[in-house]
Amino acid sequence: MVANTTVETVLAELEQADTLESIQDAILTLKEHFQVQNMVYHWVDSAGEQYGYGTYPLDWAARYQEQNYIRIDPVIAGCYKRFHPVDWKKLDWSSKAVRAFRTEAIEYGIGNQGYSIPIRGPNGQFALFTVNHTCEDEEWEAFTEKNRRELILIAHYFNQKALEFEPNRAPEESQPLSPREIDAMTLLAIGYSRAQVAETLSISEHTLRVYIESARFKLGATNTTHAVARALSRGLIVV
Amino acid sequence: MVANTTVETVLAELEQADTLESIQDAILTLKEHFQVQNMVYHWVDSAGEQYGYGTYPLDWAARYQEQNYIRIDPVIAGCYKRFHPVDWKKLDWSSKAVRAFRTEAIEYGIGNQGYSIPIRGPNGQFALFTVNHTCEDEEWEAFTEKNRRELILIAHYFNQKALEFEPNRAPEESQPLSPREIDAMTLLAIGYSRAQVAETLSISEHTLRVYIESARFKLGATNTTHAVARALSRGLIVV
DNA sequence: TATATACTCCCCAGAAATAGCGAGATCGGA
DNA sequence: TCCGATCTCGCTATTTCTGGGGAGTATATA
Repeated sequence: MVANTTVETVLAELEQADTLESIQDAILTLKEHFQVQNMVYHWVDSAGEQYGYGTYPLDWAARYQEQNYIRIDPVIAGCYKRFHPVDWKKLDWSSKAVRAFRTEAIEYGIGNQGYSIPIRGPNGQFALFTVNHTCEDEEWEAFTEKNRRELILIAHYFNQKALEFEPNRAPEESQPLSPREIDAMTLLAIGYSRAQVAETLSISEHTLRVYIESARFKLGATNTTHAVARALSRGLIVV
Repeated sequence: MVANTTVETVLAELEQADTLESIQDAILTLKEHFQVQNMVYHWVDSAGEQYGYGTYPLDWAARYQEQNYIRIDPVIAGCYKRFHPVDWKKLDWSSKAVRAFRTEAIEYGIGNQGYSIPIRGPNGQFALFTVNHTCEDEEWEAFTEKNRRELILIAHYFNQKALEFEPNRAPEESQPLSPREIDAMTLLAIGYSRAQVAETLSISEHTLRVYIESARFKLGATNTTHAVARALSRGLIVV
């Protein structure tokens, strides 16, 4: 690689970094590099706690949280449904509440143009990386077109760092399930009743019950639904 | 950008491509470029259907599916729990069944080294992009170190194309749950019984039942366990 | 060769979930 | 203003799940 040594450098540094704050440093460097108005990495962890790094004005961040704008923000809704980065223009701003929200955002110093990249991690983790600016549509289109790939990579690296240092990522290691237990959990997860599972596995329902119970015990679950949910979120079964 | 015009070109072509098969073309080009033994993009859709593009030997793919190896494959299990790309060496190959599986894979023409990138999309979509080769550890480490960023981007673009042309993206599949339905599903997923959920939400058990039933209906699930499993794997709830 | 783990089968009673009906209030968007 | 979606409450009967026991075989792993 020859060009864009700034981005290369920042990513290399991020790979080595050993604190969550390195995200903030990196964002400031990258904001300078790309010369945009705002750049934000933002996510909500499994406990509902929000983390944000970047350059949004503090009073806007406070207002956003206080008003629980996350519920109506079309950027959140739009990115949640999509995989590829989204230009804010292509989102649904039709609702009245949403237009008011946007007007207010601009008053707080948020640019009229935005480009957000959804990022997903294990266990339903979801984060957003956003660049934001004030300019004309054509200029913004050229900018996103030119920098899309680097922005995607940057988003990926930010999220890696965030996951690495996530406060409450208890390994939650559990005893592995036996093959039959995995079979049972998997079939239950795809909607089979006990009778159907037993028939599919060619065993008696009594035997099946032993598997479900031992799986439940291993997973520390109170009932079948709980056991299947745990097996799923621990990656022991895949549906 | 100056170097690596091949990757740049392939990504640009992918962006424009209008068929799913373009993934296969791109993989062949990229395999030549990176000079690796195998390169595969692979995913399982919400209906359990498997899609694979790439260079794994057909008889191995058939064997894999027939034996349902996806259940024991440590690459799947490992990537499912991680966000960042994974070197196969760092996975858990301790079980005997797994060692047998790996030995068999090598006999079918799979290299001893592998590097897999997990990719996640909306509704709990999960895919894998893997490069595979036969060589020494140091050589492989140097390769992955050097090409990691490009491989991440390639994985991202493959997945974008796959999602764009996903065969069965029925609109009803992504029907969102209402807040109360999410509450109900979430509490059930963490092991509460109906009575406990109703008490926690301060509603009658009858009302709760309506939520569970409508959630089940929206999710196309046959019972509560199934509904919770679907809500989890589609990312509608998080535990 | 022990000890552990997995796999298979059985009974019974009580607890919980499901299927089939129905009804009214509220709130935001077309 | 009306429509759709959401939220709330109710009944009865049937099916399914759960928890309490116990027991024998095979295959590993130590």
